[in-house]
Amino acid sequence: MSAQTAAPSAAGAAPDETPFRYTAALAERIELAWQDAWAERGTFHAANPTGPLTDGDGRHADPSQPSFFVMDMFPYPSGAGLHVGHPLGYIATDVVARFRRMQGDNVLHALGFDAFGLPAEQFAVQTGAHPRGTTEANIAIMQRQLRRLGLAHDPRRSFATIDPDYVRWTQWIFLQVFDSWYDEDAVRADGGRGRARPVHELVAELEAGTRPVPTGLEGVPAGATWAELDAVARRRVVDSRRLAYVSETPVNWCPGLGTVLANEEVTSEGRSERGNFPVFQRSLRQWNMRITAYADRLTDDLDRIDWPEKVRSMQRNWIGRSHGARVRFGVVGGAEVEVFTTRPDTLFGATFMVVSPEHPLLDEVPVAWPDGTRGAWTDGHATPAEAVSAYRAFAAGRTAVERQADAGRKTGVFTGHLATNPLTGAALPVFTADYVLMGYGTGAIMAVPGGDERDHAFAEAFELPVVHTVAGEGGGPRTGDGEVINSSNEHLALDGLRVAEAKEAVTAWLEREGVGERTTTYRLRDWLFSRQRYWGEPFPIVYDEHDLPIALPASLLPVDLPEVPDYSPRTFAPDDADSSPEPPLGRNEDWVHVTLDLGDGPKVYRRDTNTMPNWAGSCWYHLRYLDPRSDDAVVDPALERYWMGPGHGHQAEGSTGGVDLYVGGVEHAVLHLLYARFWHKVLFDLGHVSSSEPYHRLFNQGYIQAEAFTDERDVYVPAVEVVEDPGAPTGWSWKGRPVHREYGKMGKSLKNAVTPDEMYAEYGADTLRVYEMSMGPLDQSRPWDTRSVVGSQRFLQRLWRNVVDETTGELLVSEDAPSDATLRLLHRTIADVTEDMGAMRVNTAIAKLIVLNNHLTTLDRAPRAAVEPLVLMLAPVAPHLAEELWQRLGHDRSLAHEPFPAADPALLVEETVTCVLQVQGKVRGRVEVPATASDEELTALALADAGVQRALAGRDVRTVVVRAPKLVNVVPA
RNA sequence: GCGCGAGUGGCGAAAUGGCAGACGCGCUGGCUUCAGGUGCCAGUGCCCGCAAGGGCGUGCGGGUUCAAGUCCCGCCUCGCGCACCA
Repeated sequence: MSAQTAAPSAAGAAPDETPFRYTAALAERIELAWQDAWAERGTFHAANPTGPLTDGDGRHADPSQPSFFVMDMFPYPSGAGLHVGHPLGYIATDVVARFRRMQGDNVLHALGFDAFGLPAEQFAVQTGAHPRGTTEANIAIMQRQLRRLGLAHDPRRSFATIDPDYVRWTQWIFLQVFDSWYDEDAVRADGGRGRARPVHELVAELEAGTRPVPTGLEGVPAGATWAELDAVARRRVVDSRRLAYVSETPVNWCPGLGTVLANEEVTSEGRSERGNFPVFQRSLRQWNMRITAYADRLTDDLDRIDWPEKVRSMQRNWIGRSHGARVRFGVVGGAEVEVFTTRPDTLFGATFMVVSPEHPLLDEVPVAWPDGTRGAWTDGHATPAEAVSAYRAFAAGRTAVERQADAGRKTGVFTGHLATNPLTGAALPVFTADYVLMGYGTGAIMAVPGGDERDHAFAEAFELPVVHTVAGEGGGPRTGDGEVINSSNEHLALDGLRVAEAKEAVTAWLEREGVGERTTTYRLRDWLFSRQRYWGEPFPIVYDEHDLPIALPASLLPVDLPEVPDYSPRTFAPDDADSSPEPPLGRNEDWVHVTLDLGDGPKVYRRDTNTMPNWAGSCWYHLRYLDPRSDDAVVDPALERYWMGPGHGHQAEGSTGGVDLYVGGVEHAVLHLLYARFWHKVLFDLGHVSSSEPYHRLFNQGYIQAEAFTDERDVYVPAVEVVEDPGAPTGWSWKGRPVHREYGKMGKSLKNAVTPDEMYAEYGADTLRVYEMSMGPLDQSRPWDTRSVVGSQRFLQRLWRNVVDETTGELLVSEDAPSDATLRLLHRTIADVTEDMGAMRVNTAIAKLIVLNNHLTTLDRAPRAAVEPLVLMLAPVAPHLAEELWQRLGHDRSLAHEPFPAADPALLVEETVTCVLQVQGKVRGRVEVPATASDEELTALALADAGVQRALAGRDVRTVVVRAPKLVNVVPA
């Protein structure tokens, strides 16, 4: 390309004896020229099978070519600038994409931007500019920085989640969720049971009377039929079943951020994941998504996708499915307590009960302590009411951190209630204690101190009896397997059964007696979906005079963000628990109140002033890459089937389908990756996509880590200026002062950030790519070491020198046939590199390319027949250099679509091999032998070897193990 | 406490149960050079030895095997995640 003209002339440059030396300056000319060429030619335009998107030559996808969809977790355009750690994953996916393209796949790889959300809003607040302007500027900067890396993306498929065209479909999907309900019994396309169905089908069933009207809803009379309900009551019935619904429920309110948050965004310490502000439980009217309806499928399908076990177990853990039984205990005085237990077999061992401090049973307690109340139970209070209200106040004031720090020491108090064990008739005192959580199960437990560690600790503190029901199970962790004891009476005899059998027997008895039933509970809660922020997608919802939500028709999408005088969130003192959210969108009265004709004439409606959480945009972006300009469907079904459908490309028939490779950090394990799976499954249920999972294979890349240094005041000092100093007490010094070394993230504030720009200036983009890919396995974190980068540059320089004369720019390759040794090494390398690349072991693939190149360096002239395959194999990792060499070798087309070299099996078979001679497993000699040598020949050679004889030292030979032709092991008697 | 992962030269790392340390950095020596933050060549796990050669060596302790970094059992250390979830 232009490098051919640019390099030799070097107009105005100082005379240089080696104008064609592969320096950073030459690398830059080559790289920029090829980046322009790829853009002009549309080299990386991925062809769809139909529609406007074709490849660079204007062709549609060839149906006989496998499709391969590779994706990065898309970046957040923060404006802080990149450091060398950021592009690691993008380089990795680029290498895979380029390799697969050369392997004959139709590859889809593009990069969009996740641009709504808190940082952009905060950055905008700081600079005083509108978030749209600052966000778009940041995107432009980031695109420029990433382009300089030579990533082979299809630029036509890029987008940002803030684009009105994109927001429109995000809102459209929200309405699909809103207009759906979950039918547990419906059969799915993939044969399973339970799926989302359109709300109008629910209405039809209610009208027909094939589905009963649910009871217990506000404004819906008990026992009423559909026909008896008025229009508003009917809407309440339907609204109660929607997958996206407004409800007044306890939510996480974060005054410091001025918004409510999802459970997934709150740390175990009860603080906001972003900003680390305290979070309070408050009952507020908010949007929720019924992700709990998908709890089983989200758990079960983890077994059908190719994800790291770590992420799958994190999701399983988060969903927290456990099987067990509900058991109802009568309470003296007429009330009832229902508990959930995973161990119904231990019912005989229940000696007391515990309800959480928020449990409704505590709203009324007996007026006096019953007979048998022990001193230790009352905490010195004269009445149950006093004791309970004191404990409730104590528990409400305890933070999550305090509770956890205290987990071993149980607090609580007797409530005065006595419950009756339905199986034994025993009277059980009911306690309240904050180790029982209202948010899990029923908020009440039957305590079995003989089998449960926590119950045991409580029983000890409160002098309660302990009964063991499983042989060998004490107060320690329960094994769940053992022989049941102490568990028989006139109703049920469990003694001698295994735990699993006893569980079954008790559950059956409970169901027979009508005092309990088998059930499954989940830790997962519905997804709190509204935020009180400006920079997010507005809800496509208005409210009428009944204050019930109404979906806007698709023709009114997108609902754009209104201009407001101040878009910063209304925040409060972080500990002001009594404050209430104030959505910034409410500041524009003209926007909030809108006159619309939604079919019954023009009326004034009130808009929803919340915005969606920034996870919304990343829940479906994989689909937008397929069909980036689609106006009439979220994605063309034919395109979705082609790129993501079950059995497409290299995926097995009967797979879930989904993106072929999704690369990103592990930090999204239970946020984005769970939400995206949920949305995708809703779209699957409604027939919009054929894949039942969005991401078939997930790969977590490691992080690039770096050393940081602090001085004696714990202030970070510039890491590049720190020197190793044996004289310093810490071994390191900065400007003569000792500094302390720590190891972790790279970042501006740690003064240890190395930027891609610095690497381009010093070495070039290809060198940076090669270095990052050689550092180690992709899924491992590794320390950045600027000093080592030069090794990758030397490799590329040596290759360049093997092809191009540094002084004259002439082509140096020999047209003669390569020697047998060169040919064999070449084909061995092709075979190994192909395998390594296929398994994403780029580091070892590069090592083998270096070996081949080092071999070519030893020859007078490298033969073209070896150089060309080497250049092609290097292309995925160092694409600019490879393109330049490929062109200089006389090719006029880009090598991006050239077939990856194929190894000749005949040349992989060695004629002679080195046979290792061992005595008792220790190497004592080696000998060159024909690859066809027989066991007998090898045995004879081994026994004749001087080293073997010396090691045997006259001992008899017991046996000889031969693994022809590579190894002989002589075993002495 | 539970779950997942990892421990190999001075450093980053390689090794279908079969030559431990490929490749790279760094370091040592030599050649090239007016000069090198250049290039090329050689060496580089530890110990004994002039050498030939030998001994030791993959976190620790056992075991299986002709043969173990790799498989099995029991520990230790570190990282990450979850954590009173009934």
